[in-house]
Amino acid sequence: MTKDRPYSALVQRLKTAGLRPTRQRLALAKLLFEAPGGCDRHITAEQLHAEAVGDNVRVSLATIYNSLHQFTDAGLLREVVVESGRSYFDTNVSDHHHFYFEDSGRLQDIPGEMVQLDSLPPPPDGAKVARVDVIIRLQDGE
Amino acid sequence: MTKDRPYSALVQRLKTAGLRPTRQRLALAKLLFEAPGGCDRHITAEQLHAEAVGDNVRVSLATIYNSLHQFTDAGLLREVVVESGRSYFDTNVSDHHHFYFEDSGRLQDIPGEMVQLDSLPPPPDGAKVARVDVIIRLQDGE
DNA sequence: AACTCCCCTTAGAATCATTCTAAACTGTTG
DNA sequence: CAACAGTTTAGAATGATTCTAAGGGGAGTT
Repeated sequence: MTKDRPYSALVQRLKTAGLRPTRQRLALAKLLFEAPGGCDRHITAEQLHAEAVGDNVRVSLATIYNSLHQFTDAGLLREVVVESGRSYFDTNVSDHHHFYFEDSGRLQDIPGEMVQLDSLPPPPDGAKVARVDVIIRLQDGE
Repeated sequence: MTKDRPYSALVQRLKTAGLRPTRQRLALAKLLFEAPGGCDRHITAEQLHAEAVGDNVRVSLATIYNSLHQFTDAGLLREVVVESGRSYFDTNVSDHHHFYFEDSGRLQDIPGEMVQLDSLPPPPDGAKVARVDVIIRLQDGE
């Protein structure tokens, strides 16, 4: 049984993004995009590092940060800022928004089509809209 | 000429908020809510500290942070997070949203009524909506 | 005004997330 | 496999924010 096979899709994904498929990037991409639980993840650098270490992948925190930013620049991830001093990286890069549970710090996706944004004001002068973020902040009901 | 008069409104504002009108809080409230330029301000802790020092108000950075958070808890300010590692405090606490100029780091208010949010999904289970933040991220058009 | 209580302020240390640095390492190409 | 450019790394450095322990100051009471 080949052990490399399952990686070929990820190798392609990295190459297409203009990133060399190194050991570390491959391992991180696997954790991010092929997590057993499936689909969408919202993860911090520290969390990903802990996961990697727990999975016997030796990788430094600096590389975690480098990779997360490279993936983000390549459009493989999206950075979401909800709290000062903590960045989440979202594996769902399609158009969507977020619920944020202030008590637990958890994020949950809201499909883009579930939020209708009408009558947005035009961007000032020569600026153009890079993205519209909608964050619905939630607190525990009693 | 009385020097204390102009402060009486601020004193009331602080007392109503359950905060003792101390020298420092009064001076900071004056800078925040009675700035010469007028209206809405988006300011960081460091910026407010620099302003205070420049205005011959001796106040420590710790007190700046304490006061900003106390004012925020009391509903006199609203905290806006747009970037990891930097918090802005907004003197406009009414319902509204923001343009964020990614190049300069500047924030600009968008009146609440200029954004129509339709068909928001219902909050999950027992949670209730604390606030909805809309941030329109802008980049320089060439 | 003097007394007292409790909240405030402060300088500096401490913490936390993130970035930088300089040296060692590794894909990839020829 | 030689060689270069892109990567990774440990640890130091940075920047924002919080903590700590000690001194200071409102406000009510006498």
